[in-house]
Amino acid sequence: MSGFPDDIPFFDEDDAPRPNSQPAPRPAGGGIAARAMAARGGNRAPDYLAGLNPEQRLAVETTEGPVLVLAGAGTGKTRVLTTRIAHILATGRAYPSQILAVTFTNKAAREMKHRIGVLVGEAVEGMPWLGTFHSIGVKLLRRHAELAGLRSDFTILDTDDVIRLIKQLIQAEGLDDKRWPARQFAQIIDGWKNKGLGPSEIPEGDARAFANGKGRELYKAYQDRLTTLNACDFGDLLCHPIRIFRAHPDVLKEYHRKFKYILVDEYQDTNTAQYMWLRLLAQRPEARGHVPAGQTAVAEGQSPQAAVRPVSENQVNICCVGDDDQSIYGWRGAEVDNILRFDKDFPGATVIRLERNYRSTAHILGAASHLIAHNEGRLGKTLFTEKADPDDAKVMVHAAWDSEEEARAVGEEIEALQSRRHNLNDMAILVRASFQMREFEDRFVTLGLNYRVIGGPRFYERQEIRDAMAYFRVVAQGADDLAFERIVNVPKRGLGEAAIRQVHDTARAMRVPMLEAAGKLAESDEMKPKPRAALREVAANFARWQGLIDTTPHTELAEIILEESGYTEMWKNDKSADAPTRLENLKELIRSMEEYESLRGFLEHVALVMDAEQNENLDAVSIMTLHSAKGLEFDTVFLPGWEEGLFPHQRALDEGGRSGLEEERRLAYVGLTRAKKNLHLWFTSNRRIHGLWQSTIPSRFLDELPEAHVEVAEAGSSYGGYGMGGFGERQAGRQNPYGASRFDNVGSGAGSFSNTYATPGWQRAQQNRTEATDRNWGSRSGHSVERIGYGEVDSGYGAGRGSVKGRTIEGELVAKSVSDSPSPFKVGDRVFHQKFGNGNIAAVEGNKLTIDFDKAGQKRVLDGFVTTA
DNA sequence: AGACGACAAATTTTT
DNA sequence: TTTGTCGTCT
Repeated sequence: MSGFPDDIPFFDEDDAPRPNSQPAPRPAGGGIAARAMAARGGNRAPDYLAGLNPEQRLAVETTEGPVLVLAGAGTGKTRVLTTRIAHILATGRAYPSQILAVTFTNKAAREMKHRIGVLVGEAVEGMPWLGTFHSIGVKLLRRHAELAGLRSDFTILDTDDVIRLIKQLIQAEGLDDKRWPARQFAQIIDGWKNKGLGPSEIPEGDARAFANGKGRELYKAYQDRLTTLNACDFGDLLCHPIRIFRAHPDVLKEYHRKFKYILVDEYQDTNTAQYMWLRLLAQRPEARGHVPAGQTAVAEGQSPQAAVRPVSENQVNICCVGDDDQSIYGWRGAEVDNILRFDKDFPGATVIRLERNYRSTAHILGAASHLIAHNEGRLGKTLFTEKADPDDAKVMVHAAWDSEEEARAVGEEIEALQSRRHNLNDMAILVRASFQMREFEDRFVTLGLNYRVIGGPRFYERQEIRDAMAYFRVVAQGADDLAFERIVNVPKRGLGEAAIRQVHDTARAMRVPMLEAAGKLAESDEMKPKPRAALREVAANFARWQGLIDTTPHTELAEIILEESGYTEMWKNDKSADAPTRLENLKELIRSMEEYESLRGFLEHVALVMDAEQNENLDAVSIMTLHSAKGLEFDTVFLPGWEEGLFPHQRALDEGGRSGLEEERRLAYVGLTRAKKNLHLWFTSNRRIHGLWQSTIPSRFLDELPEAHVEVAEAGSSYGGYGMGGFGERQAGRQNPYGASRFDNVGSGAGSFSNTYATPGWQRAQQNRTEATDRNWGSRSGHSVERIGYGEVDSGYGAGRGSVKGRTIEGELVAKSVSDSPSPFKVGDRVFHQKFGNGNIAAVEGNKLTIDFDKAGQKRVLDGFVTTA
């Protein structure tokens, strides 16, 4: 992602495109287009088109006019997008800087840049307008900040800052901040911004619903405060440009001239604001008359879309790629309707369906297609594949007694695959809700199976990172009051609530930033000596650091700041178990700054790119939510927890009704279509939810799978799954409110088993079930199974399975198998454990250590989880 | 300022 | 059941 300061476009208005003509000679040699041209062989179809199927090729070559590419899962969507861009460049239709290409995630943007680079033969430095909606929004807003009442060095607040700010405002209004939680209001505001609504545009009902009817005032106050702070939130990155475009037709016109081609990835995920943004940019200057340029407010009761009338002529060349069946972000404002309505928004649009799937077996596709067919209002696609190997495995459905057994059986299957030389990297466990992950993590730690959790707490969200960033922000932008407040008393400087309030009030009264107010207060007599001295030091420190900003390399400056402020010192003195990790993280932060030119550039990067790269070299099973799995693929996929209430999730049903259910079904579809070869679905008959054991009913989605492509795992199969009798048998099980399920008789727990199941496998299953029951109720009956935290020896089964070595790397816990070599530790050694802190080794048995921890008491731990203190 | 107990809340998540 | 937040007490 290109950082701030902005890269200056190397083209200007006069090198306007000559559609279908040769590209003009480039100012500097060896541009992308030139190279692509060179790579093109004679009169044959260019190389980059080779290997595309007819539909893909059509999608690439239909460059003019509006195009909607309905790209089913695994049909080569990214390939089409990137090839299309390469094609536009290679045929001289536009310069790189004349193509606007938007994605949702940084990852997708990165991937596209990379792949275009590969196609075209060089790094894509010349595509300044390829990025996420937000990063492009920032770029626009930096250029025209003054039109939104901001300066171009505005800061971007993240969710945490926003919540703190809102909380202040709620308190300032004299409202009870418990009755009206700031977090909730932040989400409400976000929802409004997703719809592109400013304070004056929100529906009256919405405005009244919060804060004793003060919703609108509060929203207004929030926006005013942002302006004062010279800051904006994520939503503003879209909303401000929309308002600027509407209020300043000349500015909009500039971009109309600029962007000859617009490409949008994952169009089904666009929200209303993004839609409006795109529509504004997609209006050609000639078509101005059709849509009033000054149009702003959306009339009440009228859908925002309806306010923007379709433009029928002089359409820009917009190409949206997406899949309505994979729309899973409705809950955060995405409007599936945007994609469903595309050909009405853009009359005469070419709609191209990509239905040839290159990813999955026929069984997997068959199952997924049959399931998704239960949704209404689809644009409709029928995926097909030519991979039809009779040896392909059917989709397997497994039953387990509870989540522990589910995790155990999945673990066994993974080990079985591993022994058949499958890579762990090719396997994934996709869960509906993150609490489900824990059971798998616990199990894999005891098995010594490498795994990787994707999508956990992110690097930049950690406390120490955010604190350090706050210091940098104040140095880079002295007016950043939120950052100032965050760290003014971190480390503790004796500046309590009262002192901070005083600084705050002074700042308000003098209409200056808090840092400045602090400096003034330190010079006056209005404060008690102690806080006054502390403030003086803080102010002097920041003044000094700010003075260094242009003369000192930014990584060096960062180190100076953390050192002189006493921040690193604070963690060095901290005796808690995770303090060393935090210091390590701070070092990592400094290291990562090296890649950026300046402190500013770095801050911008962090604001927009909240992810940190994962360790890809390690062979590990991936564990993640279904949501974060979108766009990925794995040879083998495990989908646990297919039970009513969990999947579909009860809350989605309660709050979303039928459309909620349909979104859950799309989520199921996304899950199924992640698998290339093997797909295992699981449901349990009992699950602990919020500490209570609940007996559960198999998901209705299981009943929506086609029998022809699905096989119920028999007892005694290698996965340790439990027998369930013949597929399609309907035994009247427990009352199932959704009608009899063919899984009822398996999932309903002990006591309701039919004697139909007299097979040996079934009996074995029953025996296992009894064991599982013993284990589960063990804690009640005194039958103990010790399991505390990770890394601790499970003193029950599995202890003899070999040793485990693990460590934590930036949010990914990595458990590593190791041979049964003797432990490197001996009795009396001083060691450190991530969770329990420091302690002395009391006993060593192979690789299992008994340690007397200073704080946590005596624990048994595997040696891989401790380091020499 | 820090420790402790009471209390509510516990999908999905990018930027 | 667990987690985090808030208020109160020392």
